Amino acid sequence: MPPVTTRSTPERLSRPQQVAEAIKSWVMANGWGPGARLPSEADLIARFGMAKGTIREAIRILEAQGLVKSRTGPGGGVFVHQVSDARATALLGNYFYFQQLTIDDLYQIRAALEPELAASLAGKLTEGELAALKEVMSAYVRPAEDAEEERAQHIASLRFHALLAEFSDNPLLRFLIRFTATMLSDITVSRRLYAQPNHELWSSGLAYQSRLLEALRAGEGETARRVMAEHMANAQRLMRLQESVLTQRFLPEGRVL
Amino acid sequence: MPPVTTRSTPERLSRPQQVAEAIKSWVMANGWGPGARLPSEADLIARFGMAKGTIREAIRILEAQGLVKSRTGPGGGVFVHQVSDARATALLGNYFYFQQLTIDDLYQIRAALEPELAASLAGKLTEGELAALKEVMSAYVRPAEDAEEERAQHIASLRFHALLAEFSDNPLLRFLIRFTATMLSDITVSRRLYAQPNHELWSSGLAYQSRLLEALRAGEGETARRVMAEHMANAQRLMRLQESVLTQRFLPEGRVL
DNA sequence: CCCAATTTGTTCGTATGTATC
DNA sequence: AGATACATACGAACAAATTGG
Repeated sequence: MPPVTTRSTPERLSRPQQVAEAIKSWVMANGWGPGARLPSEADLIARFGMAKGTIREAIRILEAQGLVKSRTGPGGGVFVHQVSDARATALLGNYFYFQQLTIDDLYQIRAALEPELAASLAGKLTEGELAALKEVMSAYVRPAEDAEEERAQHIASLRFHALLAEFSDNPLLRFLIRFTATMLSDITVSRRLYAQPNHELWSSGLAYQSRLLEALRAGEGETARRVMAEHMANAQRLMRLQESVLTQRFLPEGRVL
Repeated sequence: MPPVTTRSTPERLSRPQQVAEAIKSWVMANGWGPGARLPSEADLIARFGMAKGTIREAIRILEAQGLVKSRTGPGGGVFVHQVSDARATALLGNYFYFQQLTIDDLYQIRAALEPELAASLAGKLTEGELAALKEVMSAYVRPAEDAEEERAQHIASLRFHALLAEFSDNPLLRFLIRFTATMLSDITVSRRLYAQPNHELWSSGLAYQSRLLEALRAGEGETARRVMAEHMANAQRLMRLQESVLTQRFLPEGRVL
């Protein structure tokens, strides 16, 4: 195990932070993956020559970053853990808590990424995957009757995009589509958007997604790209009428589409 | 201050985690912004009725997320803090530590976002901003003579994109351009790409960026979009020849473009 | 320059909770 | 049920850093 180097860099790190960094680079150096068990608390105390509290704080830091998880009892200990989607989403969401992120900002990103996703998936989806997408769509084939139902349908339609992203083999693209969809769905939950049902958003969205599925099945990448681009432009126009600024709030970690 | 609700949800949270969440929603409820001071350690111990270690671990969790910073001494304490770019980048970088993110994955995102950025900035930059971009370019007007210099130039050219992104008023777009550029620059540092100077990447990149600046100054959005798209496609083609998979490593927090 | 007050940072000893055998 | 191996939590004391007199 590499020693804790007391670096004299711009910002002096507290001891727990030093220990956390040391453990991180130790894991990296040894190539340990998810499931690998770190030395026990007692071991770490002995190895680092520090008190229990200090070591525990270090572990808490790693845990907050989603890199480790600890279990009590025999066979327990601290284990390397793959950062979960929910954790990564929540952590990045924190970053935007203090920045004014508008619906337009989110749609500018979606308008750029979603068509690319559609194009890259054309002809690559199995019948089962296409069926799963249709299944999600079934939640909003019927027009919403009240605001509450409309809200639920909007979230379901966002889930359509999140599911579509799952089929991409680009982890960054997957994450970003999910992240933007999660942020948008968070708005509809926190603010009571949709004072009255928005039939136009519903019917046009459904039509676009149907045409999209056909293009995907037929392997027509450029058609899929164009349909999705229109879908985004249309949704952006309709959403813009509703509200403009996101509510300031921390994303609860549970909510991922 | 709201009480710590012992939620019986799927995953039971440890006490420090509960406290951290309680403080978070407390900050949110009171609308406290960066600079606001949380109650002192002693206060928190009294309010939560918990031991010092427990409270400290909670604060460490928030600190790891970049949400607070603490200072010692009189006038010190724990302060609400805006999550920094570097912290957000490092935290999201952790997420991709265990996922195989390829250069192609990064370029698929860049190819979608950078042209959109260019288009949205056309005609909106001041002469000073255009000059700053030219200043960055000056670091690589001269062909690199060895691998080391080539590496430095490549990073400088990534900084060109990061700086361009700073001029966008879309915080998410800013972040994503910076993030992808940082990830790419991290490769050139960790792996010794560029066994020999790559004159083609150098000269073509410089030419594209020059044409881009002209389009931006002239306010020709669609031209800027097209030039950037070609720039990305070209760079992706040339990079693909070099290496395909990112090295597994945690992003050091300092390195942000 | 030193001293005192304030606040976080660290240590140690002990006790409790929890899961496994 | 009981013993074991672990993390979790508590409390009191001490150390270090910062500010102001």
